[in-house]
Order: sequence, then structure tokens, then C-alpha cells
Amino acid sequence: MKRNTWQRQAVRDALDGAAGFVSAQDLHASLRESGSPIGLATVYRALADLAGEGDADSLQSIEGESLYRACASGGHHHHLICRSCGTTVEIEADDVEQWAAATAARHGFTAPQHVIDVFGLCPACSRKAS
Amino acid sequence: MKRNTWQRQAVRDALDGAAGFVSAQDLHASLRESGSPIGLATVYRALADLAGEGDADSLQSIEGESLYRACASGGHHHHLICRSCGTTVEIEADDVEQWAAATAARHGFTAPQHVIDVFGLCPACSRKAS
DNA sequence: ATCGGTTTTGACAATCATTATCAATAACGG
DNA sequence: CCGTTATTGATAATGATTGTCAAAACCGAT
Repeated sequence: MKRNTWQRQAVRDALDGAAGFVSAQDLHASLRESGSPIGLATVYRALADLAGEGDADSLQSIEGESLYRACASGGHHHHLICRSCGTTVEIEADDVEQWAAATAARHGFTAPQHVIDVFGLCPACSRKAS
Repeated sequence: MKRNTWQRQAVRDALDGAAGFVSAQDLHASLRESGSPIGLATVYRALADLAGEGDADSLQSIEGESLYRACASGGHHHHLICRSCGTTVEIEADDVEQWAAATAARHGFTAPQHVIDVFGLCPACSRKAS
């Protein structure tokens, strides 16, 4: 049975409060700063659970770190992520979805998975950088 | 100045000989098995250089490992990769390319980069798995 | 409210890929 | 062939993530 602990809730809340994608390390650090004595391993486990249940999205940053984000829409979708501040926009991508599936099928590949994410600088950060 | 060492050439050759994407670790291991005394750090450096010069493609596997592949066509392109054996097909993706750029622009994002790769089981591995 | 079995936690060690260090070596122009 | 200087490679360092396991917390039943 799946138990309801304040730790899992804390991770859930922290994710909801975050503007965009965050790493497990960062999330743990900010929870600690807020006074929570939660352990690092627990944060990793909670995030993995959330991702497994579809309550959070996970992706790999360009540097290879695993990032997580609270996921409002239950369905499958992709993201437009600011490289600088982490702000995220959820993207509708049915076309691309179908393109990926069709491409895999055309070459006889089965069990297709895909990684489709767009990184960039959001308007605010673009202004700052220029 | 950029020097021409047998080590760099060995990495280049090993990449050319590989069927699909390989990790730096694997490449180093197979070079060692072939009798080459090349060092691990050197393999990493050579791969980073090749990727920087556009002579190799690099991407992150679903597990987060960095993978490299000799890159024939100089242009920008994407891949369909077998999760099991690493066999790779280069994909034409102009449509998706433009979709990514347009999506970024529509939301005011600048300096767009994207990660678009499809993983699956190639025909041969599909057969084996069933 | 208490009990008991079971899950979860958390400090710490272990793992794994990758990068930094730095003295020894080798490449290239002269 | 020589000297300068980039490159190598053994090893240590880093940093994220996962495994371990005893102690603590959760929850349904009493």
C-alpha cells in the first residue's frame, strides 16, 4: 500500500511552487532552506514516484541532469524551457507526436519512445542577456 | 595549434567502425580490447573535440549517458536509435525543425536549441524480444 | 488510543560517468 | 635534430544518483 507522508507532500508542494523545471538537488536544497529536515534520498524517491504516477514530468537538461516539474495536464506533452531561468511552457505537439510514431514505424522500429524538447531564452532572459 | 596524434585517429576510426551510437566508456573498452593502450581521459577529450568540430554527433541516452556517433552528413539532423543494439538511422526532419523554431518564436523565446530523438527496437531486436 | 506488521525514511556508503590535475611525452616548425 | 608547446594518461576529484539497513512513521484493526 502507498502511504501518505508529510515528506511526499512537501516534495509535491515544492514542485507545485517551482516556476519551471528543477533538479532533485535544487529541490532538496530549497526544502532544507525552508526549514524542512527532509533527506536527499527521500526527495529522489518521491520524485521518481511522482514521475511514475504521471503527476510530474521529467526530462534531461542539456547537461544531462534530471529535471522534474509538476504536471498539470495528465496527457503526454512536451516543453519549451528557458535555459537561464527554467521557466517552462507546455507544448501541444500532436503533429510531432505522430511524426515520431510514423518515422519509427516506417523503419520497422517497435516500442517507440521519443525525446522532444525545445530550449531557449525566454523573453525576460533574452532582454537581460542582450 | 591542433596536433595530429595516433590516439585521435584511433578514436575517429573506432567511431567510424561502430554500428551506431556508443558511449565514451564503451569506446574506450573496445579500443583497449583491440590492444590499444589509449587512456580513458583521452577518449573523452577526443570525442568532445570531434563533436565540437561537427565530425561526430552526440546525444543523451534515455538513461542520461552521453553517446557519440560518426556523422556522415555535415548538416543538422536527428536519429532513430535502437534501444537494444544501438543501430541508428539518420532522420530527415525539416518539418520538425521548423516546428521547433516556430514554436520557440511564437512564445518569444530566442536562441532556440532542440532535442529531438526517437528510440525504439529495431526490426532485428524486436524479433529477438518477442 | 494502542498495537503490530509493513512501508518509508534518512544518514551514509557505494557507484558510475565525467572532469581536473600535472608531470612526462610526443608532434611540428624551424 | 631541437626546443616549444599541445597532448597524453594515471590518478584523484567531482557530482549526481542509487543501494543499504536500522530506526521511525503510517494505517487498519483491535
